Amino acid sequence: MPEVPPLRAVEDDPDLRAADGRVPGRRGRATRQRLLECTRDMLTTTSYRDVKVIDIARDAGTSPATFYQYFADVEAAILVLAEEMAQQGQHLPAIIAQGSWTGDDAHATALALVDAFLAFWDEHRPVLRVMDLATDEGDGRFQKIRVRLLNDITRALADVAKAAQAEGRVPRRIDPMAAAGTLVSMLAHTAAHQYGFEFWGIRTAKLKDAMARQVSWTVTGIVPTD
Amino acid sequence: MPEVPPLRAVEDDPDLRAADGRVPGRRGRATRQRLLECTRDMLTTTSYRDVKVIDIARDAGTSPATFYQYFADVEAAILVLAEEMAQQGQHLPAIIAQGSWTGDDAHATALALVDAFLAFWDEHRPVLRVMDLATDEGDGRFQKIRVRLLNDITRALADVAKAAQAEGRVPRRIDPMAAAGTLVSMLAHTAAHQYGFEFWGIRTAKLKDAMARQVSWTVTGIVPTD
DNA sequence: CGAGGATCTGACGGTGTGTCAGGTCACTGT
DNA sequence: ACAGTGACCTGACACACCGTCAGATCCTCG
Repeated sequence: MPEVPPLRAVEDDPDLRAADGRVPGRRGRATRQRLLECTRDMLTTTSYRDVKVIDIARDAGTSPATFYQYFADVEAAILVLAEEMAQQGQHLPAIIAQGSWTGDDAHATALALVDAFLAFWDEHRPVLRVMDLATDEGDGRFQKIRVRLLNDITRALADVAKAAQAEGRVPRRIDPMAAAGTLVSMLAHTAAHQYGFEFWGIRTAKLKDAMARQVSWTVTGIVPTD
Repeated sequence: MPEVPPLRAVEDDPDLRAADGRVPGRRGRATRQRLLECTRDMLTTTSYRDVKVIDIARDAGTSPATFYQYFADVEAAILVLAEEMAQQGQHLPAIIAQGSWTGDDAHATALALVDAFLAFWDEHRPVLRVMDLATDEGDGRFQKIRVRLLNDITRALADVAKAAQAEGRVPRRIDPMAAAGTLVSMLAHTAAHQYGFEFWGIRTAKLKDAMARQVSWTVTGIVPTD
């Protein structure tokens, strides 16, 4: 597995540079921040394909030239948003690591994870969907962020599975990371397309229950009591 | 659940119209087809955001004006590609409906489904990722296609789960469609980001095994023999 | 207050969009 | 064979966005 450096809040980055190489001051950072927020807003109201620098700049009360002072292009700005988002996602593995996975607790812990997942996706949907697309298109920068975000979650789930494996409840044949990975996929995709399920008339509570059931069974090997 | 009309091959559409309302003849349909193929090719080599009408037209040996003769914009062309793709996806539910889900057969059937899923995604990846993005962005036209594609698969899995439920192997509490939906999510997302797993050093065979295990357990309630 | 760096922007050449009017092509009937 | 007639295509255009630069403006500090 590749080395994954820890995340660091972008605001603290001392290497932050404007287009001309200088280190921005207070005013510059404020403008940059304004542009980032307008980019985020833009993404929630406009399709990714139609997000234009000129619109972001206008919303931020500045000019396109200023935008290019801080970002090479729209993607670069979204990349920063994605980094911030991944930063905030660090609480998800904690739910897994700190929760109890013994007996009936497993389902409750799984449900808490599902809830947190759905909430997180709901909050960051616009950025997440661009991240998914860019990753799929082979953009390494987004892929890196995506890995950092999901890797910790996957590892945490894999650890639970490994423990269950040691106790003989999950068969040796299973690769814990593979099993955890499919679970994370399930969580991510369901969260991303939650609306589609409601469209089919599936209730959110039922959906969460189904998700939690799969999670807890896969990592503990215990068939949930019903 | 909303009414979902059956899919129909686009080439047979008698209502096909050019921009000016006339019904295209042989030559026109050939040009249109050429444009579609160039759009598909373009999508495999260029990020969605950067796919330009002018490039597609040049590749097809024609002019942008001709493109607009047949499609309102790039999205409209991709929409047609998505429809063709969904058409071809109709074999997936058949694997579920015609496979055996009793005893040890379940895992083999699930594995066949997983294989077919991965192959299908691999073939149609560029179109699928645009479909996913557009759906997520609230584009109803792509959402409709996505639902048609995934709905049949979900329903087929739900039918298996319902049967298992009738035999008491899957608890009554579970909503079969919700359970099937999470499985389809898992399959779709894992297929879409298969490359990412390999990046983590997870072998494809292990991944498939983990996926199949989850599928068969969720819909049959039978813990796979290991 | 004025110097000097930090920040911003007007202006511009380049490229893509989407729409005409009018040109070219190929089938038709004689 | 060959004109006539739709079907089909495209050059040209007005508009919009991109990305860059030189120079204007703003702020801070001595």
